[in-house]
Amino acid sequence: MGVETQKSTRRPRADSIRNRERLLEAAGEVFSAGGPGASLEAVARRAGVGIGTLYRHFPTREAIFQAVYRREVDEMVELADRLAGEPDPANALKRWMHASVRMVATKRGMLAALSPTMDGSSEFFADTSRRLMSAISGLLDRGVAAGRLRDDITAEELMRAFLGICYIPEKPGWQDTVVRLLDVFVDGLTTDRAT
Amino acid sequence: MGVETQKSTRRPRADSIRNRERLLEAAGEVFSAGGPGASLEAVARRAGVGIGTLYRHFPTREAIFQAVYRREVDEMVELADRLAGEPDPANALKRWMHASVRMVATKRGMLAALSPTMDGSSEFFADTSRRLMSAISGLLDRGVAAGRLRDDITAEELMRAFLGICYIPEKPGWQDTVVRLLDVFVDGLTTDRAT
DNA sequence: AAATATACGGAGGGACCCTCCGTTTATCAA
DNA sequence: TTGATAAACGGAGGGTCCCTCCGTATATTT
Repeated sequence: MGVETQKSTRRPRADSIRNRERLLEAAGEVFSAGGPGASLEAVARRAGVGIGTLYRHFPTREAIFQAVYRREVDEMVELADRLAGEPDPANALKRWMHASVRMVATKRGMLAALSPTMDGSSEFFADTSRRLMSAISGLLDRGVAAGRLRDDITAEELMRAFLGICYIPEKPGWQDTVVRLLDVFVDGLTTDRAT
Repeated sequence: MGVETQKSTRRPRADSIRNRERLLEAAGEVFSAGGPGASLEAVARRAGVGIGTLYRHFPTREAIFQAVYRREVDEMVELADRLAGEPDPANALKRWMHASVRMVATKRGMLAALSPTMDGSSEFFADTSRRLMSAISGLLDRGVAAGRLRDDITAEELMRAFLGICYIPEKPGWQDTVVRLLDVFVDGLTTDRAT
C-alpha cells in the first residue's frame, strides 16, 4: 500500500471543470456589483447552471468568496510580473492599481461577509496579502532602482495608501474617483518634480 | 394661518409609544447579537408586536438602525455626565468604556449595513460622533485636572484607541477581550506609575 | 357611551437559502 | 462501438425573511 494511493481515480468530468469556471466568473461579476449580500442564486443563474451545481462546487458562501478572491489575487500577481517589462515604472504602477480596484471591491465584500466565520480564514488572508505585498514591492523597487520613484516610501506604506484610498465611502461612480486619486498619488511618488 | 398649525392634533396613543419603546429595546439586543443582517422579523417577535407594527414605526432598516444608535449615544452621554461625580477618574473612564462596547457593536453593524444608502446619513454620523467626543473629553479632562491621568493624550487619540481596540476581529467572546484590553489601556493612562 | 382617528396584527406574494434526489451524461473498459 | 456506472446536473421543496396592504381592535375625545 502507498504506491496505489492515486491509481484508480477517474479523470474529472469536463462539464464539471467548465461549470466551476463559469461559476467563478459569474461570482466575480455578481459580488463586485452587488456586494457581500449578493444572491448565490443570482450567481448560478448568471453562470447558467442549477443552484445545486453551485452548492456542490462551493458548499458555503465562504468557499466561493475565497475561491473568487484567490483567483483575483493570482491575476494581480501575474499582472505585476507582466508589467515588470514596462519602460515607465510609474505607469506600470498605475495600471496595476487600476486593475486592482476591482479586486479590492471583492475583498471589501468578503471582509464584511466573512466576519462571522472568519476564524480559520486568517491564515488564508495572511497568505494572500503576503503575495500581494511582494507583487507591489516588485513594481515599486524597480521604479526606485531606476531612479524614477521616491525611495522613502515602503511597499507597506504604499499598500496602506492604496487600500485607504480604495475605502472611500462608496457612492455611484466611486471606482472612477478611486482611480483618479490613485493616479494623483502615483504622480506624487515620482521623482521628476520640483521639491 | 400659522397660529393654528399645532392645534387639533390628538395626543399619541399610549400603546403606540409603548410599542415603539419595546421595538427599540428589542432591536438593540438583536442587532448587537446578530449583526447587521439580523432579521427584522426577529426584532418584532422579540418585542412581542406584529411585523406590521415594526414597519409602521420604522419604514426602513436604516430608520431603525439610526434610532437605536441615537438612543445608545444618548445613554453614553448621559452616563458620562453621571460618572462626572466619581471620585476615581480612571475608574470612571473604565466604566464608561465598558458600557460603550455594546454601542460600538451596534455601530459596527450599522456601518456595514448602511454603506449602500449612507449618502444622506453622514450628517447624522458627524453629529453623534461630535457628541460622543465631548462626552469622552469631559471624563478625560477631569482626570487630567485632578492630576490622575496623563495630559499628553488628546480626547481624539483616546477615541481612536478605544475604537481601534474595539475593532479586534470578532471571535466568540470578543467583548470580554476588548474589555480587558481597555482596562490595560486606561491603566497605562494613569499617572501613578514608575516612569 | 358613542364616534372615530390611530394603531395593531398577520396574511400574502416574492426572493433567497440550502438540501435532497431522480435524471442525465462523461468516462472507461470490453 | 457499446454498454456500465461513477459523477455531475438541475430544480423542486420546505424554511426564513422582506415588505405591503387591509380588516380588526382600541385609545382618545366629545
